[in-house]
Amino acid sequence: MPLTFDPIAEARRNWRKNDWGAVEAMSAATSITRAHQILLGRIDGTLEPLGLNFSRFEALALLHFSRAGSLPLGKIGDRLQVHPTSVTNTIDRLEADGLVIRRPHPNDRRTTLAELTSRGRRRVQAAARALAEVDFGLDGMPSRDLNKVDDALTPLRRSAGDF
Amino acid sequence: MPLTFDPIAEARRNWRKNDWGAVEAMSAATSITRAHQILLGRIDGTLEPLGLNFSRFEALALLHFSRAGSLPLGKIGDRLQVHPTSVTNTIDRLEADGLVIRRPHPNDRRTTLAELTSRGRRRVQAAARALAEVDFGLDGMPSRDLNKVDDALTPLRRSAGDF
DNA sequence: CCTAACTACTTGGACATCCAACTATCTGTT
DNA sequence: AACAGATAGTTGGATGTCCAAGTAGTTAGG
Repeated sequence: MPLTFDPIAEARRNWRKNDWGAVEAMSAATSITRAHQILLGRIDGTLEPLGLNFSRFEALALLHFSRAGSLPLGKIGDRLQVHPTSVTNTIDRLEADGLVIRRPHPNDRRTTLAELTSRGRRRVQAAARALAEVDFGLDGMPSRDLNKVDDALTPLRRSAGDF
Repeated sequence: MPLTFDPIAEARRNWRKNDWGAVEAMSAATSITRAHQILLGRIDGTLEPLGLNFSRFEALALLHFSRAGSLPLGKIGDRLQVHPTSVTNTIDRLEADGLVIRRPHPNDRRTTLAELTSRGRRRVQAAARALAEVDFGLDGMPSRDLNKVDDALTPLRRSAGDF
């Protein structure tokens, strides 16, 4: 059951009253955390009938966009900003579902390529349609606000060394 | 190693080229996801020397703000928007560290109260100082941008039925 | 060449989260 | 008063993420 007040506004009041400082940063960080939780729930819910989650979708999309339809696992991790272990897990799962296959790299035997299967290519296109359909869980948000969020978060991503 | 380009800007280009639609929503959702990942890493890193993570800190802060220094577990879950099992886990952890204790509710024997210990109260204050010190991982972000994020995300939280 | 340092990926273990199912308790309707 | 249905919390199982350590392969300095 929904609360009758905004819990983040309430947190702001409490932080002020206790003189804990950094009220605006606390509020923004908490908002982002909660927004992420909401979005991930909606996105994963949308992808679930397709046997995907957001991570697996992102990996498939990356492969789809790549020229050859295949990428080294390490490169996938760099682009998606996740730990190598998570990539292994994600690709394991996609491979078990027949959406990608692992291939040896032709020149470097340390490297494993993940290659999109035709089944995988169909699946990622269906998933993209499904996500666009629900506006990535953000439906109802005016595109002006979407851009505000995007612009405001870019310096944060840069400060984290993303690019 | 950092990429030489903004991966989200790149994703926007690819979505446009493939006509996958909802480009702005995709971009905003991906930004939020990444921002969350960055912030959580910084926040948990800050709290780690104190034996806390963000979830445990939030629970302690909630108890600190409460009149009696104690709340039913279910209420904690409602306020923090997490599943009851996560509350059980969080409180288990805090109790093992002596920061809270479980108490029976005086009137309702189904209900368990989590009560802050004096050790817990000291700990949460130290943690709040530490987080304010690093501006919740958002240091460097102008407060105008912080408010933009906050304002833009409020309708999303409302649409999720948060309040 | 050869070996030390680096890189790519995987494995095992810790941890957090959710869901489904269960126990215990309370509440409202008859 | 009794019982069906709701509510509070826990347990067990699945998933996903990270870290530390291990294996295999590559690179560069002497």
